[in-house]
Amino acid sequence: MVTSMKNKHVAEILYEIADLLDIKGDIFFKTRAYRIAAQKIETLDEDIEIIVEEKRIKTIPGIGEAIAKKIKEIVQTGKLEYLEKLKKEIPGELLNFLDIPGVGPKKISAIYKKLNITKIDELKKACKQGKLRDLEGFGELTERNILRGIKLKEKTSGRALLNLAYDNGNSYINYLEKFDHVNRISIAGSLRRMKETIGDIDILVSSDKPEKIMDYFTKYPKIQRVLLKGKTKTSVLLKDNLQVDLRVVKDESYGSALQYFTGSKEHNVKMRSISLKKGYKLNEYGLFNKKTEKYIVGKKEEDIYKKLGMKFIDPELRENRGEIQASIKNKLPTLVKLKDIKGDFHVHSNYSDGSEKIKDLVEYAKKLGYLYIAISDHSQSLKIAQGLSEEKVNKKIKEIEKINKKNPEIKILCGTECDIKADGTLDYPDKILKKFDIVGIGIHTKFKMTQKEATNRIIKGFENKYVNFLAHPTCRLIGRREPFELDMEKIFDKARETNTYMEINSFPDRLDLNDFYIKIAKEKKIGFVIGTDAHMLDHMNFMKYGISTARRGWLEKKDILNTYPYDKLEKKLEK
DNA sequence: GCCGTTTTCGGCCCGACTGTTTTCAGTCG
Repeated sequence: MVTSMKNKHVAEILYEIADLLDIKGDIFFKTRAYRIAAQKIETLDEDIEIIVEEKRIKTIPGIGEAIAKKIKEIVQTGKLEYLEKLKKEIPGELLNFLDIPGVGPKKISAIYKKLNITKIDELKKACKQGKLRDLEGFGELTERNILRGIKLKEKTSGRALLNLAYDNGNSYINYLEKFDHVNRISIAGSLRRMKETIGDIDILVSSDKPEKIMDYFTKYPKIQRVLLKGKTKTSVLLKDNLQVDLRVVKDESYGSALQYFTGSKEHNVKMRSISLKKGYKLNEYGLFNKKTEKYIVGKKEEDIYKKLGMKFIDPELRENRGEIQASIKNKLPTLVKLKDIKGDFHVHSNYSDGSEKIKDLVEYAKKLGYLYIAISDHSQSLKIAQGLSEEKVNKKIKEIEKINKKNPEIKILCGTECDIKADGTLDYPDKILKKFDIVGIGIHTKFKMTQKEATNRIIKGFENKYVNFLAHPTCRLIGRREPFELDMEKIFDKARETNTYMEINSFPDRLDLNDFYIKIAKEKKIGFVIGTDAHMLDHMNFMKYGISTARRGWLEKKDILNTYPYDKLEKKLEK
């Protein structure tokens, strides 16, 4: 049994309670207890409903009498009386204010209790009218900062897609590396962990001249504004509205600082408590003896994990989703790397809505060192993307034959991204499907369906013997379209039964399957393909985001079809 | 609110920066 959507639902309610209690002004440790419990449920390997049924909730560390009772109520009724009551005291709308930078629970509480404001528009108006400055702890600057924060939030909705953050982060690193006083330098934070969206970019530098680094850092030409500047920490806002935080430490602390600032927060909390149990104290400056405060290690990240009796944990795994236990038991996966990839199965040509000729795609694939590439265009009914008629499919196959003859060093496959129609039938009949070397299927129309309908629609596709993989399985577009509500367990079971692979679509606004479901699917022994969904040459470089998503889902080389040499691949595609 | 062969009560991870203060609370990561 794997985690269901129910676990997520329970976790969301517990997080909501924590936020509301924060605003209410309850003690920190109580709200933290709710967050810990929520995180436990969220990352559980087991279905919460089963645990409740078998009366085992309280065996989960961090969940005691009170929270156990609440979880039981949520599982059994889908609701929670306590939450409803809490919301009568503290309006749920106030939670939206937490996203405004510089605004936390205490400020929200004052804004609500003293001014009775619950809506963003009201808050904006009050700032403009200078009504906040009279509250204790508020000033004119606070009003201006809140207004600026709201504006930023409206513009960016908070988080940037991974590729935007990745490109910006790396050009900043290139700029900083040129400076004399930079000793060691790295990306840290969620960007180093390659999360699907990034709140802000963290950069870590070791240097003996922190002030000089900060001056140089704030002279970067792409900066819009300096947000704060200190000796160890400086933050700036880039012209495209991304925030970048720089930390400067001494070289002896570089490893511990990198560990600390890479996070995640949950991973670090666990790491620090393990340190305490072993008689150490861990912070960004190093690992110290708890009693004598003597510095032990901190120069390299690896040394810290080693000293704590752990194997080094790749940044992508540091989410407190079991990696710490696995590390202690020496059971961490050897994560797949970009260089393991031998080809791309999801590339569009100008036969459909791609902008490149097949021969140019092939040249680029050769440059990337690929052994094969599948040109997978849309199918006939997807007129909006110039889906291929049977006639055009035949023409494409002939052209690929020709190009294959000229390029013995790479194998070009004729693929398709065949549409799954609303009733679950495929957009090509078998007599056309069998002509393709590889068949991906995907949904591109009629997104509004019930969970059952959508699940059956996909499962029906798996039963076709020519189908190899499911493209962008949940069809989400990050920040723009919610994922399909699917019974993922059923989908994975059927995929396993029919030897159908799950695609990890590398396009930055898709990253679909996501890391969460990848890990679950892997436990169900599902195979994967990583595709870029490229529509132009440069998109083929999105492979790194597919890889990082796979790594976050604990995948190894052997889990991914397009890491195999061509001869093995051919065999694995047979159903 | 949770937890305990150092405790059933008194702890719970911790440091930097800002803005509002005049010694510190709030926020952030």
